[in-house]
Amino acid sequence: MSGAPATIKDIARLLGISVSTVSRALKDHPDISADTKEKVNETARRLNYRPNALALGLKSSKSNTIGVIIPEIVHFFFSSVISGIEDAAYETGYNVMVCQTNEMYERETMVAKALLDHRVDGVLVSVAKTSTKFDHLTLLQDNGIPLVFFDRVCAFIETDAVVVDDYKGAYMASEHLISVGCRNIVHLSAPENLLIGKLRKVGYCRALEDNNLQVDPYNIYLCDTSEKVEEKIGRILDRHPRPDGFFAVNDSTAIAVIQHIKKAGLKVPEDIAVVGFGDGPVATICSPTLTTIEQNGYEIGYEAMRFLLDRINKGITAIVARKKVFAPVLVKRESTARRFENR
Amino acid sequence: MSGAPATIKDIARLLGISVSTVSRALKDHPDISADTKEKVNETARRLNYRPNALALGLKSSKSNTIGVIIPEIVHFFFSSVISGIEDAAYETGYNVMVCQTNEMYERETMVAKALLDHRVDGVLVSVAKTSTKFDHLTLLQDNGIPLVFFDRVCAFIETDAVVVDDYKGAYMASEHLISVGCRNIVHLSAPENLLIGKLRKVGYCRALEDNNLQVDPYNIYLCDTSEKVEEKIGRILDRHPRPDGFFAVNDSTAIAVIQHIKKAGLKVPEDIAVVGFGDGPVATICSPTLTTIEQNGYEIGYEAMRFLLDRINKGITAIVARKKVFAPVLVKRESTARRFENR
DNA sequence: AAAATTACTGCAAACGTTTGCGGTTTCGTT
DNA sequence: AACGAAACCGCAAACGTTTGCAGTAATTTT
Repeated sequence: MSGAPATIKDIARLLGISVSTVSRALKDHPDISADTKEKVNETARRLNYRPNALALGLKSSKSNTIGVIIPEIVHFFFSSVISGIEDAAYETGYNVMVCQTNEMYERETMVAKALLDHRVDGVLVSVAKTSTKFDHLTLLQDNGIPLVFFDRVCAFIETDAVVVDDYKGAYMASEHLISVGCRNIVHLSAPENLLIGKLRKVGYCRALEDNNLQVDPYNIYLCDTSEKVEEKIGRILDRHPRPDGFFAVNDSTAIAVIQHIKKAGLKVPEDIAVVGFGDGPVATICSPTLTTIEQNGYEIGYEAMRFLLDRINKGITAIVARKKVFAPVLVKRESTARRFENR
Repeated sequence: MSGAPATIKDIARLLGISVSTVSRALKDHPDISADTKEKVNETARRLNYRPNALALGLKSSKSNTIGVIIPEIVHFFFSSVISGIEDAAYETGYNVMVCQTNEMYERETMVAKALLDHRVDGVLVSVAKTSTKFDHLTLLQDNGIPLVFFDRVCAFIETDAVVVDDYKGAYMASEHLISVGCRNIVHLSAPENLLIGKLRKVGYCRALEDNNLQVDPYNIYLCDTSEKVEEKIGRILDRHPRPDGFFAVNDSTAIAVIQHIKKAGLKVPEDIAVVGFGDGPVATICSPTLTTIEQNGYEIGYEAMRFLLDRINKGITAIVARKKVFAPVLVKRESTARRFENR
C-alpha cells in the first residue's frame, strides 16, 4: 500500500508488454491498438500511475518549475505577488519554488544556485536590499535560464521587469502633501542601491522643486522599517521647525510614524500629515486611515509570470528587454484629510 | 555564454578522462589522484559546473524538495508559516514548492498530484475549507510520501500535526470576555468541517457553560471573513438584547466587527467587547487595539518542517502520529479593556 | 501464391549521475 | 627478474521516460 510510486515498467511487466508500448499507449499514439490502450490505461489507473517529472525533466531539459526569489514572504505586498505568480503558474501547469532571502545577499546567491541545480525553466526575482553584486543572477542567464524582475529591479542586468512607477508614485504622494498645505516634508527612504529607494526619493525631490520648495537633505532619512522609526522618530519630531508632513517609502513605516506622532500628543493630519506607499490592508485599519499609493502585488506577480512564460517559450535571447510599468494610484484617506491652508 | 548548463560529461571530454573519474574526483573519492582531482575541480569551476538535481533525484529517488499545500498565501498567519518552513528548509538543504489552493478542493487535489509527479520528499498541508474528501492526501502517503499537517488538520488521516490549542485558545478568549462582564457573547465561527472551526466553537461553548451562562445557538454565526461580517453584522447588532461581546474566529473578522460597531455609533469596549484569534500585526494597528489569541505561524511552520524531516529520514511508517500543540496566549489589549461589571 | 501493405510492438539509445567491478599501470619487494 | 600490491581509472548498468528504427504478424493487393 505504501511503497514506491508505480512506473511505466510496472505496467509493462504486469501486462507482459514493453515499456515503449506502454509509453505510447498512455500518449494515445496511433501505432497502438485500441485494445492495448484500454488495458494500459486501466492498469495505470489501478496503480495510480503518475509520470515521474524528474525523468521527464531529465529527458527534455524542462522541469516545468519556475523559481521565485523574494526578500520576505511575510509582507502583504510580496505575498500578494507570490499569489499572483502561483495563480498564473497553476493555469499554465507550472510549479513554483519559492525562496526567501531575508534580505541577505549571501542567501540570495545560495538560492540562485539551488534553482540552477534544479534546472528551473525560469526565475522571477526581486533583489535583496543588501545585494550589490549580481553574478549569481547572470550565472542563471548564462545557463540559459530566463530571468524577470519584479518590483526590486537590478539595473545592471538586461531583462524584463514589472514594476509600479515608483518615481511617479512618489511624486504624486509628495505633491499631495504639498497640496494639503505641508511645507516642511520629511521623506523616510529606502537604501539607494535599491532602484525603488532611489526613484521614490527622486520623485519626492522633484515634486518639491516643481512646487518651489527647497529640498533639505536633512529632511531625508534612511528609514524603511518600523524598528528604524522607533530609533529616529524622536529626533525628527524634536526639530525646529517641526516637520508638517511625512512621505514614507512604505505603509508599515508610515503607520509606525503615525503611532509615534499620536503618542507625542500631536494630531494626524492636523499637525502632521502622513502618506505611505503600498496600500496594504493596514492602510484602512489604522487610525487615522492612511493615505497611500496603491501597488497591486497580485497583478505584478501575474504579469511577471506572463513575461517569463514568453521568454521560456520563445527562447531566452529572442526578446529584447521589456518593461511593464503599472501606473500608481493615490488613495486619499484620513491621514492627509485636512483643509487646504494657503499661506 | 548562454547555453545549456555544463555536465560531468563536458568536463570528462575536455580532460580526456571518463565520466566516472570526474564524478569520483568531484566527490573527493580516495581512488582518484590528487592531480586529477585538481584538474577536474579547476575545470568544473571554470565551466560553472553544477550537478543536475533532476538526474540525482532520478537516481536516488530523492528530490530534496518538499511541497507545501496552503489555502491562501496572502494572509499573515499562513505567510508566517511559509516563512518558518522556508527557513527550516534552507538550513537543511531542501527546496520548497508552494502550492496555493485558494480554499478550493479541486485545486487541492490537482496540486497534490503535481507534487506527487515531482516526487517531493514530503508534504506539509493545511487543508482547504471546502475539502471533505481526502483521497488525494492518502494517495501521497500510499506512494511513500510523508505528510505533516499544520493548523488545519484532517482528522481522518493518521499522521503528525502541528497546531495551536484551538480549544483552549477559544476557551480563554471567551472566559476573558466573561471576566470583563460580558453576558451575551456572540461567536463568529468557521465551518465545522474544519477542525479549528469545531474546536474553537466547543471552547467557546464550554467556557460559557463553566461560567453558568446559557449557550444560545442563535449567538453562533458562520462568519469567518470580513465580507461575511458586512453581510450579517446589521442583523446581529439589531437584536434585543444587543450582544455585549464578540469572539471572532480570526483577527480580520474581529476587526471588521469593530469597524462596524464604531460605524453604528457604539463604543468598543464600553458597549461591546471584542476578541479575535491570531494576533497578526493588524491587532496593534487597529483602534481600539485588539485583544486576541497569539498564534505563532513561524514557529508552527518551523516545527512542522522538523517533523517532516524526521519522517523523511526515518521512513514514513517508522513513527507513530505525533502532535505538537502550542499553548495559546491571550494578549489583552484595548478592545476588552473595561472595568469589571459585576452584576 | 507471392508481394506489398497495414497494424502493431519491441530494441536500444539518450538525458546526467553514481557505483560495483574489473582492468592497467607503476612501484616496491624479494 | 619476477611477483604482489597499491594506486588509478574506465565499463556498464541503473534510475524512468521518450522515440527513431526495425521487426513481425496479419491482411490486402496483384
